[in-house]
Amino acid sequence: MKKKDIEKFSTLFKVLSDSNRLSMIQHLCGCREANVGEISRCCSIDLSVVSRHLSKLKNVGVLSAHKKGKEVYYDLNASDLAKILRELADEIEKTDCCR
Amino acid sequence: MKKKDIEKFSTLFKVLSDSNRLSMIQHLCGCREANVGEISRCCSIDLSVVSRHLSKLKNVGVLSAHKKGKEVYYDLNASDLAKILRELADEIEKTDCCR
DNA sequence: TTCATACTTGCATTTTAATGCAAGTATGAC
DNA sequence: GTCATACTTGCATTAAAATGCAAGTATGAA
Repeated sequence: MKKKDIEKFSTLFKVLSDSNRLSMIQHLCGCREANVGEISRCCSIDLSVVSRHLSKLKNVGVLSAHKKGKEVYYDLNASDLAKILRELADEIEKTDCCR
Repeated sequence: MKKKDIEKFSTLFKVLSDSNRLSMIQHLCGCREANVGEISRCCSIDLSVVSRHLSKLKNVGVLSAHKKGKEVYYDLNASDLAKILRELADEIEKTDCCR
């Protein structure tokens, strides 16, 4: 693992380390997609806070977004996220075997 | 995923989100085990800082520790960590399929 | 028991992130 | 065009975490 990867994982984990953001991810697991207002109501978090959290999740590639009229819908990039987690798991165990 | 799991993952990811801690984990990937002083020198981080970081990593189960005389050796619980990451990956994809 | 080494902990400081209100922008309805 | 809705962004506040020095504890050696 290179220095650049450490920063990458640090950034990803930082984004995944907030329980409000994890709640939103969980909510998005259960539905195809959701807009900002829905998530705000559903998770009982201020709209502006939700907006910023979603934006962070999008920036690291955990979510995707698209506009429908006035609304912005977010959906989970589940397979991408799962892939990254599995690759990291492999790497940790691979290096472990070298002992 | 339950509320309790969200807290669990939030805690784990918080611990994994610091780049100094990731550097230490990486160092421990490459060697069987290392003591506090070795890691401090190797990663160029103040000894007291290393001590606290290692303690946090131990508290969430990422590392184990044992004393050898005056020294405290830490080693990576690689398979445990890999397992947690894979389980989360499965869960994310499983729920994704339900759409 | 005295000393040196290895580590931990207390504390103050600094850094980083989350929060929520208010003001701003974007879009569609009329 | 005006208006209402949906979201974003600026800003100040609050909260949480990282840092490093200094003082403390633990252990083995002499």
